[in-house]
Amino acid sequence: MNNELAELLFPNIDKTPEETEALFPQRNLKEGAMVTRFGPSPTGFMHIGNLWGAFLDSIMAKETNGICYLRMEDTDSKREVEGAKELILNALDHFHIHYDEGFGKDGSYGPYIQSDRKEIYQVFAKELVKNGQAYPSFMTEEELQEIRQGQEIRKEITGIYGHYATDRDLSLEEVKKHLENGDSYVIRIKSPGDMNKQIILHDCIKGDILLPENIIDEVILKKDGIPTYHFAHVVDDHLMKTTHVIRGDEWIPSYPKHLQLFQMLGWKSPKYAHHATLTKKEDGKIRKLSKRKDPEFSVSYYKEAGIPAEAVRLYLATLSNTNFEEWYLQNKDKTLEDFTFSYKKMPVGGTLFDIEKLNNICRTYFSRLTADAVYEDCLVYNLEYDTSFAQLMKDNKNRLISFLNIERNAKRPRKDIATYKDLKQESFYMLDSLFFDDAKVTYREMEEKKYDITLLEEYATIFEEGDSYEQWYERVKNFADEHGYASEVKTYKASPEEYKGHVGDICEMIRFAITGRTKTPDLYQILSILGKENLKKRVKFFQKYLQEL
RNA sequence: GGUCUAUUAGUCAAGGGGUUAAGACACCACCCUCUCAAGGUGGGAACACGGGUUCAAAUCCCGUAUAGACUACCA
Repeated sequence: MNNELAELLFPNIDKTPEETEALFPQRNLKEGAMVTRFGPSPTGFMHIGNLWGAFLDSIMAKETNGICYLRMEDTDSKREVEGAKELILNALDHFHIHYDEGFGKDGSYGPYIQSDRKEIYQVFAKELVKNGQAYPSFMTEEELQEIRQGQEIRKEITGIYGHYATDRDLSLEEVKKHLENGDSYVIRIKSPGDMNKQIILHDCIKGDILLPENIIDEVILKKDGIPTYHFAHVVDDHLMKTTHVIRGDEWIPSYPKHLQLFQMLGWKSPKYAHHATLTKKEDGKIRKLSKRKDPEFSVSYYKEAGIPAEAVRLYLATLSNTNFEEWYLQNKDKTLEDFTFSYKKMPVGGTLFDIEKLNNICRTYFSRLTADAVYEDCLVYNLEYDTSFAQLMKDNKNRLISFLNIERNAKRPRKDIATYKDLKQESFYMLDSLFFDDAKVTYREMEEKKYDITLLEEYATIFEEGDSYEQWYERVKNFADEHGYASEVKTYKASPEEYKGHVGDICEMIRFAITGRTKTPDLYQILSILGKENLKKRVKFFQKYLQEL
């Protein structure tokens, strides 16, 4: 009877499970090599949480000389969004998430898009029907809803199981009658589970977790013949020889379903690594990052904001292994490729997405680049997002690189640039066209400051290009002395009443006049880059500004 | 409601029976110092609560509280 039922439901499926299995041979990999997969669903943009998953798949496979493949999980045609597949590919490319085979690439285990694997799933669904392990269910949405409501009122487990699974007992004749009527149906498993028994999930990250056995007659094929996630996961990861399923821990509760499916099909289940989901704090509450609610976590946001892809990778690495950050700070000449990640060091609890931390990582990242690299990377960004500044960058290449070099090669590099965007506001005073446009705006912010204009004018005449730092500083100190300012801050502090101020005040005056700021990198070097003529020009500019007040 | 998970300083976190309970960021003080940044020294600051097991509990067990995930013909 089951044979007849199977033929009735799947007349077009003539491949056997054995023939299908033969299409997916064992992979020839070394002991310990992990086969992982990234399985995004093309239902919109990718957010940072999705990217994290892809990152983990990628590094764990790479680290063990295994295979990471990309499988497009598009079984939900209702939610599919036009162009989402391209967005996913672009994101993986932008963030340098490497995968060896899969959607958009070659590979011997395809197709790598689930909608093209429909017949494969049906081969195994047919087999389950044949073995009496699955059956067609003709229940309507209304019936299902009614059952659920009753279960909720009675505080029972919701779903189709036990005596709720009335279609389990449909006779062949009844099925035929439904089919003749054109009634739509799904394929459900006949769950052999016992609610009172428990199964163990040996999770690579979280350790052993005890869960109740599945008793639900889970849907494996929807009414359009497309598999549910649960069935597609089991069939695909078996055939494609996945060794480690890395996915968010929101999947832990459905693990019993997956284990049961593997057992019903007589397959060995892969290992699982359930990572914490990325959460955010909103109105004091913590919740899972959501595609619909949190567009600011879209990966395209990072690109537009000028956050380097590598910095995002570093952030994902700190999320991935709790000991990564410390290691990275201690190994200033290493990159994340040098670090060995392990499941054991992955965080077990929820992980709050922290944009401030990412910001900090960006600063550290930039501080380790050469000035040339910062210049080139910022140029690439601005060519796309701020073309007029990009032109200015080209026109002032040498000056900008000199500026970026200030305090860069020292043991204690500056950390004032966090994004490609920041270069403009951090360096604007080095670019004459921007400075003479914008400086007045900046000057105005400090109106309460009183500076001795005549001193500035005189200073501009005694400044000598080519002075070493010591010579320069000596000259400034002498200059301070001659005009009633203490040449040492300490001397001034000891008896402030004897001086107009100290050498620091002189420096501040110069700094403010030539940059419009009270905080900048090393003043000597800025002066050296600008040169004497420019200094004079800027002093005049400042004087004019003060006079116009 | 049910199932599962988590809870160590402002934040991220190490430690899984015996520790003066690491470390980082942040904060405070001092030092260095032309400003800022960076750096140095020092400091304040934590095991959610209640029981139990034990010579000994942050660590193991049981409750409670709080937070999160799941509970679809979504993934």
